[in-house]
Amino acid sequence: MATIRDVAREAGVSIATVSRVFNQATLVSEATATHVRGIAARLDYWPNSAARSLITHRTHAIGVLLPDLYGEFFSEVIRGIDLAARAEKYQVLVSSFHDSTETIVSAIRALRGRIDGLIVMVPDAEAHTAIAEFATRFPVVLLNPGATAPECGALSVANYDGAYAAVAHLASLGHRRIGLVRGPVGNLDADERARGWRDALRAAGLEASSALEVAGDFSESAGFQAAASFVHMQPRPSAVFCANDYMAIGLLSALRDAEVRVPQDMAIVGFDDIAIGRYLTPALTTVRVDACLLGERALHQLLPFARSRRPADGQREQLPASLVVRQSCGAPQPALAEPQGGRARRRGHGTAAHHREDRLSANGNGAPA
Amino acid sequence: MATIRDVAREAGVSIATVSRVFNQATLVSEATATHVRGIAARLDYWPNSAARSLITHRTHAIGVLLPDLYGEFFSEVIRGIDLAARAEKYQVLVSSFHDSTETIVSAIRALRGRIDGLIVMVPDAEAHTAIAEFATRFPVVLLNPGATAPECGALSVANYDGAYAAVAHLASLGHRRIGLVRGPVGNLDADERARGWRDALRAAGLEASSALEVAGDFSESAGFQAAASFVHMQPRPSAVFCANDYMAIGLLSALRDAEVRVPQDMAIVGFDDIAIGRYLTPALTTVRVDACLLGERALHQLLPFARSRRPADGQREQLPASLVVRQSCGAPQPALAEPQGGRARRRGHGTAAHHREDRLSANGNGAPA
DNA sequence: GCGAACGATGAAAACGATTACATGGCGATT
DNA sequence: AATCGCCATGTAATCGTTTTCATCGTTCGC
Repeated sequence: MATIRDVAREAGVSIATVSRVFNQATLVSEATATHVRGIAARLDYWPNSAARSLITHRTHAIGVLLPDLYGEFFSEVIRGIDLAARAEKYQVLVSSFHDSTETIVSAIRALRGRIDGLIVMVPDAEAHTAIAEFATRFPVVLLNPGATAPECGALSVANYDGAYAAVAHLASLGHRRIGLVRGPVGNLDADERARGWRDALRAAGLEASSALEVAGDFSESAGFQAAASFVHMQPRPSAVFCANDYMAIGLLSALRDAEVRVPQDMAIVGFDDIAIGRYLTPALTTVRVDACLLGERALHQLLPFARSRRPADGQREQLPASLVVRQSCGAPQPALAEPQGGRARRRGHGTAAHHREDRLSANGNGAPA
Repeated sequence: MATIRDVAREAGVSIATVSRVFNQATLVSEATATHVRGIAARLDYWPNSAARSLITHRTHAIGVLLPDLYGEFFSEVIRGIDLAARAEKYQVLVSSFHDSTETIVSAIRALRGRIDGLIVMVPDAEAHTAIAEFATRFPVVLLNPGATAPECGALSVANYDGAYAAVAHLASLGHRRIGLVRGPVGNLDADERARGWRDALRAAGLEASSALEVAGDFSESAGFQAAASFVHMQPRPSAVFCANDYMAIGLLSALRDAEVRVPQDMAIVGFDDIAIGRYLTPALTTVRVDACLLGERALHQLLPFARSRRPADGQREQLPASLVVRQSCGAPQPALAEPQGGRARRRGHGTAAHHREDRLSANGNGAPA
């Protein structure tokens, strides 16, 4: 592997000049710059990033720390981060943690010195404390922050508003008993969505007792198992809000087995708008969250701090969550062959996504694009 | 940030000793070692990885290069890599490329020097050439290799065998005309699956004309659109093999709209066994590929070469693809409430996955676990 | 009791870049 | 014509490690 010295010798200049050609080329005359670039290309020279970051204290990489459980949502977040990072010529180091606060700390320790900034998806309030301390000395952006996080930047999804809108929609369709399949207790997204469900019920003058809540863990099988509870509930709820789409899918499947018709006997609404929701029967009414955009925004919020290597300020931004009405909620629908022009998401970005379904925006503070 | 000098001064030893404590502790007396470790912990010292890799020429990181289109399959592959890497104390640098060979080359260039080895998922044969050259000087493991790749390690999925088994299964159920929804032409997985379809048809003495093939791009909407072709085909095929599950889902959805019953009027089989397949109605018969294991194996194949920094040899390994029979193919089934104990995949590993469905192994060469 | 062998430690030379500072040449200003 | 700057370039210090080689007691064998 050629070093800066080889290039300098071959080009008949000093290593300082070669270095300048690769950094602030303005300091070098056009003639020598092109000459040096030619030699460098011929020698297949590329600056050694270890040496470079040793002296500059910059790595040109950012870390992404996620909970171990993957799935479509996380995958889209990473994709958004990656897309944005590529455009900004930053590398992305992903790392996952498993359960405990302790492994989060060790993951951060292992990342330390290799990255200029960190994007972390905090699962619960406990882990939050460990990160907050770190964030006073290092640029950190939180995905799903809890109530307080003055030291870090923070991106969040309008979980509360989205859930509220979903449940309010069900209430407006005449449902009086609306159940909930929760996410894990302590999980910040799950808690906010549960709160939105509760408040929307109260605002509509309906019962919001915990008897209507069923525990879940965001997995399909949790949704599947929840069906039994609802079917035996007295009186049986006529609608259920699921804290994510995977659980809604499991629930739909179990209800079909139990010969409970959706939406006639029980209306269902999910959360996240994963790609296949529109292809289910009935097509899933859900709350759309642009996970890819979430990742992209997180990177852009982090980058200025990563560049300057100073801790992030308490800046926060919320992404809207909009209700997408399809068939599973039983609302009257314009008769459109919806999936025909379906979101072109698996072909990447670029192609504009046209949505034909009704969309009721339940936006937090209005995120810039 | 404390450096090795700070620790050395504070501990009253030389920097060499501190370094040895963190590397081969055997060279240092037990007493000083624990003393130094104490000081290091107090000062919150951690070796600077840039300085370390500058002199050792090792980064303790591996790169993962994937096509831009994400989805459940890729997400699981990354997860497998990440899990294995974490256990081996390696970091994972992910990077995606968009379309062209050119961006692959630039992505590799940007990664160069930051990683000890590379796992790359090659989309087509053209990109393959660019990588092969690089692989003569650097440890590379290919996911989905083409026919030839003597310079790199290679992991592959038994695409051909899986597709063959799926189609043979349909033929054994009495289907005489079996359609195909292809993946992109030139895509190595797609081509192999198409070849498996064709050969299985011929082996069963059936027609394998291109009139039965419909183009697709692995997206749900491609499957949705393919429905029209099959419905109007004369004579209409009684079964269709889809090159992945997403397309099968789109197809199922469109057939339902067209009031074509599955499996009675048309049997459907997919490929990949994504998590929600079992929750569809009818539950999707598919070919199971353990994407997570694929990632894990790739890392373990790469690691010895990454450690020694010498190019991989032509070692190759194939992961089995096993037919999972559910309802969409119309085969008689043991009456089991299948999803009840469903795969606990979203909760991570650890929990053993129990499958109740019939499983016909269509294994290439039998991969070690 | 003496040289050898050994075990623990230290001194110093890399690794490959960036950048503050020094230098030299040349055009413009006075 | 002398001076002042400025522009392009070179010199050398520096970043924080690892690792080779040297050193210095100890202990052991005889």
